Amino acid sequence: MDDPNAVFIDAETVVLERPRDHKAELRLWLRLLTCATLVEDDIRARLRSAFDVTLPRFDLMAQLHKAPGGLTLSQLSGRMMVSNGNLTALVERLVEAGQLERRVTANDRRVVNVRLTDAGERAFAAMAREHEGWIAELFLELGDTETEQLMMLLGKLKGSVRAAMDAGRKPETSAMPPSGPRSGHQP
Amino acid sequence: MDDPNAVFIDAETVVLERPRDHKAELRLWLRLLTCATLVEDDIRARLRSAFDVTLPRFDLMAQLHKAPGGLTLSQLSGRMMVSNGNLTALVERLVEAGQLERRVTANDRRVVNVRLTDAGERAFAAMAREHEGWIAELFLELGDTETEQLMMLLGKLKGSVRAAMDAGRKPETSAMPPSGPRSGHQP
DNA sequence: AGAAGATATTTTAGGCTTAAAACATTGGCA
DNA sequence: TGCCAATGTTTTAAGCCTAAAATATCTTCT
Repeated sequence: MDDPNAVFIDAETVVLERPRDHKAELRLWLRLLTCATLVEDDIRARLRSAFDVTLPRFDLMAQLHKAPGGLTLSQLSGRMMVSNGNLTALVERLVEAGQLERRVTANDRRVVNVRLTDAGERAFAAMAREHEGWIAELFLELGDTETEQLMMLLGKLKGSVRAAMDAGRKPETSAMPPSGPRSGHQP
Repeated sequence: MDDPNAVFIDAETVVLERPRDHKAELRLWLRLLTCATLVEDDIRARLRSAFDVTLPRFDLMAQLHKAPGGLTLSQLSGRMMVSNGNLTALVERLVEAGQLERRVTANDRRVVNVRLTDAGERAFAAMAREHEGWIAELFLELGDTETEQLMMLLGKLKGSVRAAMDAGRKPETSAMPPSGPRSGHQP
């Protein structure tokens, strides 16, 4: 396992060494994507017609609701899994609507902290109650045991995906100088 | 089951009658969404860097690849689960790039049929081969049994979501005249 | 044949999204 | 102290996406 002479084999290599078709994984991925899209589109439509709010705005408010002290834009983009630049306009619109408050941190004038206003907190509470019911409706035919199993299996899948992504990012892990003197520098 | 005196109870009512918290379903939904987003973002980045193609374009080409005779725009929007208007521009860009061919049907001059050109077919084949490997990498830690279980459970979830959406659309199912003379007509 | 409704697509207006470049601020270190 | 890399956010350019209205064509019914 820690044999220093071991050849590094990344996920891709493992997959390539078993050149059978991977149709099963592909079908599973497509089904997973279908489920996610069906639920997402339904929730999006309901949020729009019931509260005249978009899904990204609801998502942003949900993240802030869970973080009483507010969050920085970077923290938000990490949790929402969207790009950094995306948030600027999204936050701006919610600030205009009076749902969000934005303030520059005292210590570090680069970071912007965002939190829900009281009005935003109230609006979110009303939406969240309905939202929870909608999800329950959509998942109704799943029994408790099945819900647990899915939770477990998706947890495993999440781990697998994360592992593959980490492996793909830098196959040169250990056995190298901390960072190495960079030959040049990019402008 | 078919008692004509039965009161119609929709999914929402069932959920409301069990006012316990539905946190389990909510957590499951968030995990499902996280998995889908992780995979989707990774695939999107790989398609971009390896083939300089966007995910929606790949998706569109995949649908056409599976349909040798080509598809109409409505069929495409149904299978891709995107809005109808979305396709106009997407198709246009791929036609410009020489990957797609667009022709008006002879019988019905409203419908536009779209198919891959030979170049499009070749380009897709190359991308699909890589794509299948990427998915296999991401799903690597899932065993065959787990893959099957997930497939089955997600199938059940899909059925549940579809049922809830159908119920929500028209709670007035049977016991009504076929369509009824509409009182007025919307302009 | 002609009107009314249904179906297929496009247009429009607004919003979301990303990647990459630009800008601003901070902290380390010679 | 002053340079420089790292960090946090915004800007930019291009593309994706939706809902709703508009357009075009077909079908049906009288």
